[in-house]
Amino acid sequence: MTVTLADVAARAQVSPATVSRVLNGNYPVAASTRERVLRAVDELDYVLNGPASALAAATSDLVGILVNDIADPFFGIMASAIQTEIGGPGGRAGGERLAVVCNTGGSPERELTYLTLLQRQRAAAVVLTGGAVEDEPHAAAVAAKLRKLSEAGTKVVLCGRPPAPDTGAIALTFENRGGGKELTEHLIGLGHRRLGYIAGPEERTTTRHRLEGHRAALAAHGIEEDPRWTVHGRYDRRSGYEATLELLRRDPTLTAVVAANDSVALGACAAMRESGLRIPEDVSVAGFDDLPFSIDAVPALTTVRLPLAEAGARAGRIAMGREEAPPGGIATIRGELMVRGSTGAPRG
Amino acid sequence: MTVTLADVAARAQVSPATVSRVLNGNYPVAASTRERVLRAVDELDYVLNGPASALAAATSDLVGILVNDIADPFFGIMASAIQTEIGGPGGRAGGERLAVVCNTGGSPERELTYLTLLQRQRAAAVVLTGGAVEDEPHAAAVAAKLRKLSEAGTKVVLCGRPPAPDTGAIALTFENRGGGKELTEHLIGLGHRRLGYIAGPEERTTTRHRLEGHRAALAAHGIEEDPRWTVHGRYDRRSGYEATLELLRRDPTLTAVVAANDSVALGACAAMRESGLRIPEDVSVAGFDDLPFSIDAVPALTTVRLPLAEAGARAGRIAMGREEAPPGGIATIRGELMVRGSTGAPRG
DNA sequence: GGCGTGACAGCAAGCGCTTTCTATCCAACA
DNA sequence: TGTTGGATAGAAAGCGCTTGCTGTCACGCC
Repeated sequence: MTVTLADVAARAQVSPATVSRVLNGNYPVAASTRERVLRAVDELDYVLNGPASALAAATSDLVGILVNDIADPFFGIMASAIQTEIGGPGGRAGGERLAVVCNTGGSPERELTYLTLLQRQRAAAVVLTGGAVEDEPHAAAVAAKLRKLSEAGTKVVLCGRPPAPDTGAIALTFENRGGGKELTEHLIGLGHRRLGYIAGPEERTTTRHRLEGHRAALAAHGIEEDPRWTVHGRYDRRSGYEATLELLRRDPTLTAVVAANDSVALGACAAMRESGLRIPEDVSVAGFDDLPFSIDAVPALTTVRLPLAEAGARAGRIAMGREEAPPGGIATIRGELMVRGSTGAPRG
Repeated sequence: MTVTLADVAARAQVSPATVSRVLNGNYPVAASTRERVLRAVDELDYVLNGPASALAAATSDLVGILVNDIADPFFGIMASAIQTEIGGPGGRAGGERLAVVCNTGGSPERELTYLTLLQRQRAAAVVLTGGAVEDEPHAAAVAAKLRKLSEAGTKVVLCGRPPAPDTGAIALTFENRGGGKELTEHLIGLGHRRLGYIAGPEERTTTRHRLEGHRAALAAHGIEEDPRWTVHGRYDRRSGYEATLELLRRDPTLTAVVAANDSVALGACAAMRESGLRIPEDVSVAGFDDLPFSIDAVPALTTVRLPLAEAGARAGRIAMGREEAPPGGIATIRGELMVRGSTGAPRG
């Protein structure tokens, strides 16, 4: 029914071994033989059996990319860049690899299960993007899994995620703390003293680091923070909208709001507008990430640009062994403050 | 080095066959035995070898999802919904499947290569999302590939893509033509007679269908279209921005612009604003898809809502055989006109 | 003329799992 | 007590490929 290597071999009048070697091309095969084999492959419309070949060779060409939310361009941009470098079809790289992205939905259980599934498939490499969950048992479980993967020969790269010590994983980490600090300092520099902060989900590293940066800036300028000025939510627009209304309820005198990311900031802008506040005249709003739509907002969003595509590309190259890992297996990637129309000096 | 089924069997004092049966759970195994095996699995930290099991069982738990652009929420939303239903980890479904999304970047070659890769892996199912390319040789090649996949037992589902006759593929198609017509009729109803159209890439089915709907509406109302009123571009914001400037240059008297999708519409809005035109007072702008950000635009975008998540979920269920295929293997999914602030009556 | 040598090609042993068929055991039944 | 059959467990034959090792052959050199 299905065509196998043996069928091709028979047709080309060679042994299966020869066909395999032609297909893998790492063994001398006479040109005439090769051609005969290739013709047979073509005529029979032969397709290699992946599992069988993975089993025999004890390696596979599968590369996994884990993302928290596939519908969020933050991850989409990274995934796309990684995939290009991995050399999925048409990618820059040579061999054809099946670069697949797995959507964890931010759930640690799913993340773990996907890692197991990839381990099961003997994936050639795994790239984990985005912040990690800080819940101890899970963090430990993930670390253990990563170590196992590394030991089994799977290259593990973290992209935009804090290092995982002793796991053999290479980490490209975003400088969220520094970026957050710089952003808030910009606002302070404009004269703001009453700043709200819409944070992401509590237990995520990204959330914590950005918030820490914000607080560091406040502290550095002797601004005492009112606990009411921080609200936690999800990394989406809806959450930003609701959190802003809450913030406004708690303290209507805020002159600026810093959001956990651009989507949240957009939601914040919407809430402000509906509350009759002009941006930036009445209140300033700032985001984080600088996703493509941020420049389109009205007014355009002040934010911290993260080089997502570059980071992803680098992660992909490292995963493929086409670029050396950074010294110590850790690289820190800085963001860049983009000052635009959504922030200005406070009233008065 | 790596733990195999045999190791587990030895430890549990049973035969490999029994371990396999415990793990697959489709054969009677005494409770006590099962428990012993499970304990051994746990103690040895055993992970099934995917390729080996796929080879022996001649099936795999891999499911492929092809998208044109992973960084575009249009695809992200569908992919996410599909993946949930496929029952990737944590999904609604039972067995653990590796639902993977493959980014074709809109390139037909890549699409083909990914299909081959998936075929090679003996994927359990494949879902193709988004419009197809109309280039004849490629369309034929893709159709042939889909037929092969179907024949090999891979379930093929098209989500938001026109039917592929005689390939065995189930199609859930968006009613792009009807949606486009309705949208333009809304504009005509408001009094517009001079409408620009920013279309997507020439060779895509989605592009053609939406444009046809637009033209059908014009024709139905006796409006003769000026060829200068249509510009082709990509499905992104940048393209919308540039196309709008071009449109304005060609005919500054346009009172409305219909965009191929929401991203394009956003770019159009930006271009309008920079050209000193108010929306909708001076010019109306409409999009398509109703992505989450569309409601956030200022003014909010009039657009056609496509039930992306629902369609994706349904495609996923059909791919898993958990929902019956529509009669004839084809279902048409209608969009819903969402009238919002970006469209209004023309001046005067 | 014998033989080392290079260049290919083939043999055959797995890779780790699934599954059919067979063996075993014990309870129940006649 | 002999027999039948249900419930489990095991033996073993692959699944389709890769690859180390073993030929085989033609050349050219001493």
